[in-house]
Amino acid sequence: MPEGHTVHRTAGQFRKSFQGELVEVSSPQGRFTDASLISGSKLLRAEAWGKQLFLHFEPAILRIHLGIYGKWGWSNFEENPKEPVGQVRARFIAGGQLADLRGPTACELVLAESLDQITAKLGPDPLRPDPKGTEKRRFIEKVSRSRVSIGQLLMDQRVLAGVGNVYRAELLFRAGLSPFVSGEKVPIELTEKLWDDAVALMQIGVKKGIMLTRDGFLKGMPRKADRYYVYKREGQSCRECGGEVSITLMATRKLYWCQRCQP
DNA sequence: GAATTATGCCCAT
DNA sequence: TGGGCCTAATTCC
Repeated sequence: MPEGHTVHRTAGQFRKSFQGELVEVSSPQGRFTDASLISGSKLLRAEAWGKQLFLHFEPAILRIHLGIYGKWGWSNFEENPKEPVGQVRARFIAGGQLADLRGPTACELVLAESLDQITAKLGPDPLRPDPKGTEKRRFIEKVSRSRVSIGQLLMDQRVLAGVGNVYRAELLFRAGLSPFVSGEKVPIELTEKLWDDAVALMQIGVKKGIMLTRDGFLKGMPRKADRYYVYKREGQSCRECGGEVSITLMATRKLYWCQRCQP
């Protein structure tokens, strides 16, 4: 299951393989009943916003959210596409390129006017182009006006779109910030640092296709066990101070942090 | 091979 | 707060 960087990569894949093409859209599983409304139409553009993917077909926009189970499968074919394996919600085909979508939380058509309503509810996305340079400010304002803990705010898609449980834990560790500080009490320089670091880390994620948050591991493809400072490392020793990495539940999600490095 | 777990989010209560 | 979604990788035995 992806955080925002994966969705941006998928948008890029769609642009590369399908943009400007007439795309055949079907639902082998049958649950995406509106497939016929866009099948054979042109893909005008593909964009990601946080964890959502928007595929702009001529008749309507397809909104896709993978949720926790959703997966993409990509392949090429010469003559005939392979038979769908398992439950394929939606299948996209053009020019010998095939994309299968399985298990998404959302795969539905929306009209252009309702797209605005959807994106208006989303916070700034560190991976989206920001021509006016307003997005960092938007993030800082949302954080500084909230009494909710920064650990929860970083997971709130209305505050910051695209960050999930892994980047949340790693961003807080890298900022040396306790997850339990309320938004309004986080020093502004630290909030600014959180945003800048999210931009940097998620861009690495898009480039490499993995989440990698440790400095000094940018070359090659580090093993999973080496990629994070605290995520999924509860009980192990902190890479910086040697103390024990802690785990707790915060709003139903597992939160990992180092009590000594993030006082 | 079986059981557990997950990078998310919605809804009913 | 708890259940549900519905897939696949990882971990346990």
